[in-house]
Amino acid sequence: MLNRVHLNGLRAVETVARLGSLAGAAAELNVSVSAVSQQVKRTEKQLGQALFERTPGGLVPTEFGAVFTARLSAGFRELAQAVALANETNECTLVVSVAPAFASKWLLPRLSRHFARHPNVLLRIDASARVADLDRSDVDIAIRLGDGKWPGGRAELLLAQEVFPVCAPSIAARLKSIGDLAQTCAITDEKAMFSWDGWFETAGVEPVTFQKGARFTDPMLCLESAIAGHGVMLAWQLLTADALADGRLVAPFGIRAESGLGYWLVTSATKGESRKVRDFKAWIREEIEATMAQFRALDSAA
Amino acid sequence: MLNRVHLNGLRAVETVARLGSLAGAAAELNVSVSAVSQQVKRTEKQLGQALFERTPGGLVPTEFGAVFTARLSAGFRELAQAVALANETNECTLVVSVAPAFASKWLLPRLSRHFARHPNVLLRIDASARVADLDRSDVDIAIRLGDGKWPGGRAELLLAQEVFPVCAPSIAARLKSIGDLAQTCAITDEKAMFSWDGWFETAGVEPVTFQKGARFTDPMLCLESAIAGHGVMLAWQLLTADALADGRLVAPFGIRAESGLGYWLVTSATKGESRKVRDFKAWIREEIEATMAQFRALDSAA
DNA sequence: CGTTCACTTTAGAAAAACTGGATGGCTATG
DNA sequence: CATAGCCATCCAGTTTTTCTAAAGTGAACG
Repeated sequence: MLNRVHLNGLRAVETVARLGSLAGAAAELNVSVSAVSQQVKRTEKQLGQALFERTPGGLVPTEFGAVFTARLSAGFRELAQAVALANETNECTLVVSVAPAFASKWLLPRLSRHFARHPNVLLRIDASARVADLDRSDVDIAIRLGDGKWPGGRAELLLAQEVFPVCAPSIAARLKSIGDLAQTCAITDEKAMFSWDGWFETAGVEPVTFQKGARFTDPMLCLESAIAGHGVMLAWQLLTADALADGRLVAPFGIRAESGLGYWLVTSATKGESRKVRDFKAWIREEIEATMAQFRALDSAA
Repeated sequence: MLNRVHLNGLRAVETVARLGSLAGAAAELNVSVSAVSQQVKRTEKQLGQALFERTPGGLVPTEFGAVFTARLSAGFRELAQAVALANETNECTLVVSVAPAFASKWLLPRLSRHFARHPNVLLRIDASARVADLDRSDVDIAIRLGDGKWPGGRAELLLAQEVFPVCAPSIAARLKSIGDLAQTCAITDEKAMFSWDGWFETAGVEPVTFQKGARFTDPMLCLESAIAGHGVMLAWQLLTADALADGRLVAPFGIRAESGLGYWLVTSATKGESRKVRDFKAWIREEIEATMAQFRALDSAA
């Protein structure tokens, strides 16, 4: 049905009918009068119906044309609303792709502050495990753990990741020296991108062999297991910030090892950087700074 | 708003969303898959929003895409309805352009028979005085008085026009010979395309000088004046058929003169001839034939 | 009578849309 | 585990549409 007709022609007809003249329509459509004239004529031909009567004063809809263009106007209004909705949504909602563990343990507790500062920006957190393709999804910004190399993305380092053991205070009490780790269980994330070896090296001791411990496929589960006192976990700053701050976890030995990885903010290289994205970046840097200050305070207290 | 976006792209998006795959949309739109893919992509770029998620199984609308395409569908449905309305109207209504006098005195009384035969065709009679441009208005067919030469139109002779005097029976009673016309008033149509001279010539008599009589700019008014008994009018068959049949008028002398003009059916040379037009033509020829048979009956009765 | 206004016509230029073939990811199947 | 089949994308070249500029028409106006 609709395939037989040129949409641009319909738009021209609608605009002419609404504004009552070719000149007006041409101005609204940003084309020449001639172009509109041709579009209207072609559409009339396709419909096999004259839509306008050519009077000296300009184009006047025929009886049928009036009914027809009223319908058209309704249709185009609907389309315009859809597009307007898109632009609005576009400006007002920010989609952040982030790993579930990071979302849950660090980002979510702080989100209310972002909302307080930018009340008109609706955040949508896409915490699906799968890494989103920034160019092809509606994700505006991703927070990822890695080495900063993402093809087709603009990456900015948020925070270099330092790893260190954490455990429940009850376990920490038994750890006088690094060697005591051999008496504890290791809580292992099977998907982790780093290992204990790096930490032992930084600490300057031979690797210790742990007791058998639980293995998980998700850092969030590891963390909860550690809080429950099941063993020692090799963790990093942002994930453990809140648990360390309120004492559910402690970091024995105070030795932190560079992992070579870090948290990065990644945005599409092709999409322009919008206001909402800049605002979010600024906000998250402040939050990270606050978290790190808290860390340093704990350090000096120790 | 809507000007910034390509309508064809929106249509592609809507179709893909509705059918769930590029291939389906391509089939419906009669273009290649590749074309649809490009349209969708371009639209997403223009909106600054991803509308679909690319999964191995095909395109799935994103959260926003679902809302957006629902809106689009509504809009396009409206447009499609408008176009459908056009096609329907196109098939079902026939616009006839005709002079007011002819419409009133001959065509209208017979229209109910056209409706009885073609119940699904709605006739619209455009009886504006101005002669419609068949190519540029929604007029399907015109009935015109003339010599058959209309540039840019296909003309078919309906009936050659013969002119003859008519008057009220009361006046006719006083007219024993053509010379008696000198005692009557002539009712004159100022816009008439013929004169009494031609009739006198056919009758083989010297032109008669009438009494002063009324002059009108409309044959319909002349006719009514004649019926009212104000004088003698030079009239022609179709206009007077009904008044002669029921005796409101009579045609004294029985002499009819060729006027060189006639009633013609004119259709656009560029528009194709549709069913409804053919039907109307057939019907009107039958009606003319019936009217002329009635005429002949009157003649032989006299 | 010449001017203005509103639209049309035309031809050529510019832009958009389309095609077809190559490509690449994923799934089901032998 | 290769292989075929599906789905979509990319690319380059071509076709089609759309646009512009400029000249033209024709009614109305002063």
